[in-house]
Amino acid sequence: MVTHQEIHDVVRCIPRGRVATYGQVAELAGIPGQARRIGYALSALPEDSPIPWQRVVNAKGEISLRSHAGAETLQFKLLRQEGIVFDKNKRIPLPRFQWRPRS
DNA sequence: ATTCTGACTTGGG
DNA sequence: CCCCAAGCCAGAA
Repeated sequence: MVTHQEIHDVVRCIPRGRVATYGQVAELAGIPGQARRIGYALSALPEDSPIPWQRVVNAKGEISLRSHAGAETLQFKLLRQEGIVFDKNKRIPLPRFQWRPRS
């Protein structure tokens, strides 16, 4: 069984200035195909968590909507501070910023 | 114990 | 490129 804790451990490995998709995190955590659980695990984190939750985005390179209002804006700011660039449609060019482990 | 709920992905059209 | 249906399961109630 893979718990929230283990998912958090994977997210903690995403380097500054790069992003990972939910599906990617799911694979690295050993639960391919269960992307939804990543979001659920992250939603359990406080905004000031040491876990870099802001580096996880959906497969289109967009910031996913969530229940806690305003958090998307915070995520957008945090990523820009790390040097992530968004295109006109508020999407991150994944080929350029997606994290590639052990590369 | 059982039911309901999600920060999603993927393949097919 | 966009849209849809199906799949997935830990945690909270």
